[in-house]
Amino acid sequence: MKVLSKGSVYALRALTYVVAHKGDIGYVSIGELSRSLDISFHFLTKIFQQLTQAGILESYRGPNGGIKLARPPHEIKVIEIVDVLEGPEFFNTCLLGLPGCGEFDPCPVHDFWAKAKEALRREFELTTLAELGTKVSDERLRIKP
Amino acid sequence: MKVLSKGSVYALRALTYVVAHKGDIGYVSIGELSRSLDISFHFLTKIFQQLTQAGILESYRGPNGGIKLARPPHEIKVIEIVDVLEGPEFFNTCLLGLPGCGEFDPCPVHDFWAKAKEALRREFELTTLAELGTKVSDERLRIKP
DNA sequence: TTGGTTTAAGACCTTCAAGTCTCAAAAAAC
DNA sequence: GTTTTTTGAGACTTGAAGGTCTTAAACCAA
Ligand code: FES
Ligand code: FES
Repeated sequence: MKVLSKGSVYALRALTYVVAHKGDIGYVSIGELSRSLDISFHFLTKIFQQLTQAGILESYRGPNGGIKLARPPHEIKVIEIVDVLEGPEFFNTCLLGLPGCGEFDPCPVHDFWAKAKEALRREFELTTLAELGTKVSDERLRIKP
Repeated sequence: MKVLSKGSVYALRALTYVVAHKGDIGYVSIGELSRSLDISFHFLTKIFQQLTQAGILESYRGPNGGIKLARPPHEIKVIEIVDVLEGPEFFNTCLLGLPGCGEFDPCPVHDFWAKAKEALRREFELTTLAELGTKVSDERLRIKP
């Protein structure tokens, strides 16, 4: 059951790590995140490039450079990250793989699946990076393998 | 968002078609199902082989052969098909891709995801092929692209 | 100015689900 | 028997996601 792509997963884990362990000050280098979370450096770089271009992150090159959140963590919703990395069709998938997913021409499992997707969308809409960070730093929930 | 593999999806669509359009009598050839639902014949054959070996289907070779349900449609739950085709780890995935998913060492989104997965499992547990078939034959819900 | 450190960009490789193809085996019709 | 129709089994190919590598560009410091 692969709901999120590796890109979204790595982005969420890495940014949660930043919020939990680095606070909101200065740039964090991708190399450190890669090492700390055991994620491929180059792959993480590509993911962050997308988020930077989307205005969610800011980057800075050179010594002591890296990435940082463009806005405070409590203003950045999980769904923003997912939207960028999964694309606009993410919440428009039919559970039976049929093209489109809507009321107009539903499949036999649409009633259930529409509600399940809406619950997921709502969760992503309501959860911010600040909350994820707090859970990791306060409750010590895990974020790495 | 790919929740079910193509294998599960094709199996559910094909067996729902059988229940809705063929009733519970005799064998239905894979060739007809492949043509009617626009699914690769050879791929569908491989999927049905797994379900036959698992005892969910029965097959018969030669003219007028094909596959049929091993039990009446109202006794075959969706989860049985998913279990065979997705394997035992299907409901044990962490939303953040961490190994295992359990209360003992949860990630920051575990609380939500555990409930969401349980809702999906429950739906698959409660839904039978008979119900899917009825929805397609009575309410004319779609089952092909 | 030179060299080290870092992200940016894109080419390239790998892996695995998905899909295709080929031949064998079973059954019926002739 | 022989041929036709069907599933069984497995090798092979494809495509896309995931991952690696290389070079460029920005930035700092000695
Ligand atoms: S149409 Fe299939 S889930 Fe909505
Ligand atoms: S541990 Fe991550 S969802 Fe359960």
